[in-house]
Amino acid sequence: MLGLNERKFKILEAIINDYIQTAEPIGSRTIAKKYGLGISSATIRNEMSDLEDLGLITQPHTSSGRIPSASGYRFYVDSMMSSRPLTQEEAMFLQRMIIDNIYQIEYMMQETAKALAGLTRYPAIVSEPKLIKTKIKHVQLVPLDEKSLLLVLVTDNKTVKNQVVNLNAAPGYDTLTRLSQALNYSLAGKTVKEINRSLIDSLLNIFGQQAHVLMPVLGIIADMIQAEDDVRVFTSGVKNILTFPEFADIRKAEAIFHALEDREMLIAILEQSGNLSPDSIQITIGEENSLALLKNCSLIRANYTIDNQSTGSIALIGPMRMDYAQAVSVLSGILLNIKHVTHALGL
Amino acid sequence: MLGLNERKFKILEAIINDYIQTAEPIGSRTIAKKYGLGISSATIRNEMSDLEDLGLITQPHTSSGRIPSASGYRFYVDSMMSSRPLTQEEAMFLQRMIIDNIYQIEYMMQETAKALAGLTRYPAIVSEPKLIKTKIKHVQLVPLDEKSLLLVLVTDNKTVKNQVVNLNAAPGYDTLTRLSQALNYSLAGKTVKEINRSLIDSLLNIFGQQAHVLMPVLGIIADMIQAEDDVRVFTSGVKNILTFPEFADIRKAEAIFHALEDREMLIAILEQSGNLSPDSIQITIGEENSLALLKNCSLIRANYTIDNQSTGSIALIGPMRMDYAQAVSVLSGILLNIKHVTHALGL
DNA sequence: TGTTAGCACTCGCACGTGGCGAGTGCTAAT
DNA sequence: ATTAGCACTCGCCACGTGCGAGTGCTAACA
Repeated sequence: MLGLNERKFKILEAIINDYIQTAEPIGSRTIAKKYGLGISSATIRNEMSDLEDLGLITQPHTSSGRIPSASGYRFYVDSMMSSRPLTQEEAMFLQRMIIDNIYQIEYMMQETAKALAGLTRYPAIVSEPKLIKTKIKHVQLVPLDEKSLLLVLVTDNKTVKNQVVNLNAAPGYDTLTRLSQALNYSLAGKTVKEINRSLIDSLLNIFGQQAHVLMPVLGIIADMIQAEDDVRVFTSGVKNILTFPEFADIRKAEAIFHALEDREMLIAILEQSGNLSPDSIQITIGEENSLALLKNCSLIRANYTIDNQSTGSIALIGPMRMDYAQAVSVLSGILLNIKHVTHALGL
Repeated sequence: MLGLNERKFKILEAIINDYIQTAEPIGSRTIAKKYGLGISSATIRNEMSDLEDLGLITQPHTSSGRIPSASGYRFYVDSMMSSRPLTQEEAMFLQRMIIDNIYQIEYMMQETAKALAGLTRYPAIVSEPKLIKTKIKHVQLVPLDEKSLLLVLVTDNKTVKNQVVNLNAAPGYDTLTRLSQALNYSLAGKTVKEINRSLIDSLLNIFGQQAHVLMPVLGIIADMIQAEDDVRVFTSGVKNILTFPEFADIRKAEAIFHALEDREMLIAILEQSGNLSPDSIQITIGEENSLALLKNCSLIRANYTIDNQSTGSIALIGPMRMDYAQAVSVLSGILLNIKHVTHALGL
């Protein structure tokens, strides 16, 4: 891999680790003093010159110290980074958080974002699991008043959604109970795609006089499940952006803030550069990002799975000078815990 | 009121309006040129000196222009500000937004925050209506699996909440339907405080073998309704803070950002300085705010009412140099529309 | 041949200086 | 009572200077 000898490797490591922490260019003398490599600053200078030729580090200006280049980070992420296991407390904290919230997806996503941002100090984005292949678990029609009823939909990934259905005349309690029962009998265990003509016909038959209720209800069920729009997206720790010196220029920070308040943009970020197999963590650095907004940021991204079908996304945003090792370990800790907990509970 | 003659009044008005727009101290010559008052800059200087003695304006430094003081803003808000009616489009936009979302409180609050922030360019905070005095409208128990059921609670202000109830053994569909019916018969139209011992006893009687289900369910209902905690709070336009020159210093902006990401803090802001009669709009300026965080900000605050009982809060935060007239008109436009729409729909 | 000390050079940055301009208060004339 | 005129203040910006961190190169050394 680029044929770095051990000394170059160590010097590059020192530069990257130092820069990740301090955000300041680092010079040969500093490396010699701070990281006892047993060689003089002059030697380090020669090595650094080589590393620069390899494109792994650059100088912001002639005669200043070096900083990692985008390829430098890429090399670091691919070949140098050692994963830093979570502390006992961190692991426990994450597990607790997930167990406590696993039955209420919305809160869990919110808390997951909070935990991620809290532990890493980077802004976190988390999306609710998508329901595309999700099965209907239970449908319930609840009376509200003369002209409306409430449709409660439970899906097999424990998400609960409700929506008011307005009608000219809503059936009463008993009728609704009967209709709920019929709907459940026909729909439970099905995905939206499986709601076909013959199913609808048989339901219409059962609904009889109340047939006018059926179509709006089915339409809303389909909407609830299919609507891309319906995926909620949560953020946390957006304020952390202000702590990064690379965003000291308010206008740069503003662009990111704008994006992180815009749902569409958040979805674009989470879905950037296509699909991603579950359990794998993707890191895109600077120009590797397709979104212009992220060209001088890094994005750490993963999908999580709540059951075996529907998945949501998790991402962390930071400057290119991210603490990748820490961010990755926290993120994979979360993924692992989600997996274990959902598995243990048989979801 | 402080005995300002018309000329002083106009000069003060010019200073405040100009400063609200430009955030720059304004001098006598500028006033003379920009606002044709028909008097010379020297005269304006004399008047400004008087206004300064009255404490309505100050100089950031000797020999710079004047800016309004906190008392100046207070005087402006109390005695000078002319309300600026919304444009036709703005009014229509707000009405449309409210009508579209009135049946889904959560979205409506989110959209209200968005609209407020969008129209005013100030960060907006909106809280869900509190349910304290709210009546139970409908309760439904929905089967999930062998060990859990879903409790759906509809209250008389159209809010829907659900929570999973874990049990050792959950009853089946038919039993749950029967229990739902019993619960509704006993609880519909009641507030939480009206759930008393004799009511519980009669319910326990009805539940018979399934008595073990009742207490958890009642407890959760009470929690859902009473929990202060449960009020969701929405923000929008937080990023706008970065556009105010008074927060150019990142550390000042940071404090606000921190608060606006913290639920507890948001609630504290919304509830600052106690109660507020519905329909009235409260403006607190700088030091008038009890929260240290807001000492150099202004807060525009109001409560809205969804039915006649449960109310939520709306607030806008800005620098003391806020465009009070515009902010107030947008906010009162929203309040008015909520009122009209809920009334028209008989909520 | 690889390593290191020494040195001249570069360049960003912090700092002091001085001129400029917007603004003021005061005085004297209208 | 109003205003022109004037001396004065003070923040801001452009400019020059010195400092320090860092570099590359060369020559000496193991």
